[in-house]
Amino acid sequence: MLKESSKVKKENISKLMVSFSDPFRLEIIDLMMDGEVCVCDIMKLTNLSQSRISYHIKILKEAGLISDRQEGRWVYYSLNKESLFLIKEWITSLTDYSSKRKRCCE
Amino acid sequence: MLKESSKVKKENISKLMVSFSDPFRLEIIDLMMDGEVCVCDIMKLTNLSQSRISYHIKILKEAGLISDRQEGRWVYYSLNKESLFLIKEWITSLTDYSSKRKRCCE
DNA sequence: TTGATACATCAAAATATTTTGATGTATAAT
DNA sequence: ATTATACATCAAAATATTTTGATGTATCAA
Repeated sequence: MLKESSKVKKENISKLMVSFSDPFRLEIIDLMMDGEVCVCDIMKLTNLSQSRISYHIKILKEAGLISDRQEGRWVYYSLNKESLFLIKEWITSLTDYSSKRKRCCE
Repeated sequence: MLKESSKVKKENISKLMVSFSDPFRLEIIDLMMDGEVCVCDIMKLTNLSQSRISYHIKILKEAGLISDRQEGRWVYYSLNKESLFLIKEWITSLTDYSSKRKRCCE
């Protein structure tokens, strides 16, 4: 059971990392640093086409990195802090090892 | 000048994030949690082919995520803690915004 | 109810990444 | 000197991701 849940977590991490792996998505993420943005904001600020932005937004959303909130015709997107915290925790776990050298190749 | 250096930093982050974006690279990274490993260790532990591992290792190395140390015929790879710290800092900066709502689309 | 705005979705094309198998290089053991 | 080991590199093939332009849907304003 524990193993199962840690596997799920790993898949989450994997998708989150993929969602970070495109330079335009990083730009979009950066825009969300200051709070909510809608697609038209992103269009004005990045000069990317609308469908192109929608595509990247979808990937960010499916990874769980951003949340959306509709208000009339607009959809506001913002960073999901829990996901960011999850990644930070994972990275922290990577740095916590105790530099023990292992025997190699025998 | 400041702008320039923050641009460089952003490119670093971008490459680091790409290096995290493959599930097999995540596996390799996971193996390095407990310290140094060589390619033959990774081969035994993952059943990936040698050239395939070399390819992924190269990407991790070029992103600055891992360091190598040769000892005879073996090359030991390990996680570069400064890079991990850099990513953590960047993610922290993302979570530090002050939820101010912005006017949209006018 | 018509037209405009904001965004999503789709399929095809363009592009990038990954895998494979072969070959290359350096080190070390016999 | 020859052979084996550990790993890197390469080009071609396989596969995955991204972009584009067109079309679809919901909301709102006139």
